[in-house]
Amino acid sequence: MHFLAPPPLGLLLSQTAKVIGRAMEDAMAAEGGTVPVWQVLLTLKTRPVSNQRELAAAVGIQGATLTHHLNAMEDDGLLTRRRSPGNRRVHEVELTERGEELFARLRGVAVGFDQRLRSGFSPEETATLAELLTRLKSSVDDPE
Amino acid sequence: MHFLAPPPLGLLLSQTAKVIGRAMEDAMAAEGGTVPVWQVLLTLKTRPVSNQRELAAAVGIQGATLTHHLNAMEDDGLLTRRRSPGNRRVHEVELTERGEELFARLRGVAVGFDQRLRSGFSPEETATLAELLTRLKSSVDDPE
DNA sequence: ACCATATCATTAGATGTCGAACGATTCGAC
DNA sequence: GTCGAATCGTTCGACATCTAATGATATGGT
Repeated sequence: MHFLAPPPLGLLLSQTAKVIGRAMEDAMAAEGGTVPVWQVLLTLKTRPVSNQRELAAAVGIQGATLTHHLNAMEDDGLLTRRRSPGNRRVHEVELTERGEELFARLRGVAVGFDQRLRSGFSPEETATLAELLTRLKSSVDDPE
Repeated sequence: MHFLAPPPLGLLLSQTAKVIGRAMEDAMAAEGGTVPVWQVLLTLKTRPVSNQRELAAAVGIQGATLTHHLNAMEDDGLLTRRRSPGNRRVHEVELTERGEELFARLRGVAVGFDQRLRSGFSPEETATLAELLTRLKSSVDDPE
């Protein structure tokens, strides 16, 4: 009786992502952050998003999930939301001083973590890995 | 001002895993299953686990999470739990006929999905990807 | 034999995620 | 201009996951 002879690629991928994601969470938590909060902060600082829908898309989560995090971040004093005068449907999101400070700290965490991930590999290997992952994602993501 | 110049490896990994995991969920749902249910079924059929703790470890989830799924699966008539006569702390888990049937169907889904993932790559490429992912996981997972 | 400790599983409460339904506002066709 | 459709964000209910606390049973040291 013959099941799945080779370890399925999807399983290996999800297990690896789980382990790495977990380590990333731990690293972020040590500086008082979380992964989704870091992703929101990074996107706000590095991309011109004009509303929450674009912000959610850039982070890679749904609008409902973003609302959830923005509520918590606003409660924590990391950002403010106010309705745009030009279009009263959209909420303009802006970082507070506290938000800026947390961003700076978490950026250090993210940089260090990325170096840690790359440390066991040659530049060629990381490039190969990035290329294969990108192709894998595209092959499932894009309608082709 | 210089942030994270290259796309961070962890981000690419998590995004790829999210897309592939999502597609896997859709494929499983089309046959009336879910990813965690499939993982539980596969482990029960292919590994000798003598209690739920081992089952959870083999699947890669915590005991509490496993209890959650086993409750649902038992309610759905996919398996039965009964206390071991030898050690009344442990629950012996056994698939029902319905559980066996679902396993057979989901196995087809898993095989097809794995082929789909591999279809855009040469055997050498999939081997390289598997090797790099394994090394990446080990570098973070193992105490070294 | 007894009691402290370890083991196995469940329960309780939290987080992050999603889809669907819902208000509020804007846009566009007529 | 008005009213139906689209857009923006929130709310609601669901699911998978985790940690910590709890209950039930077994083990071991004295």
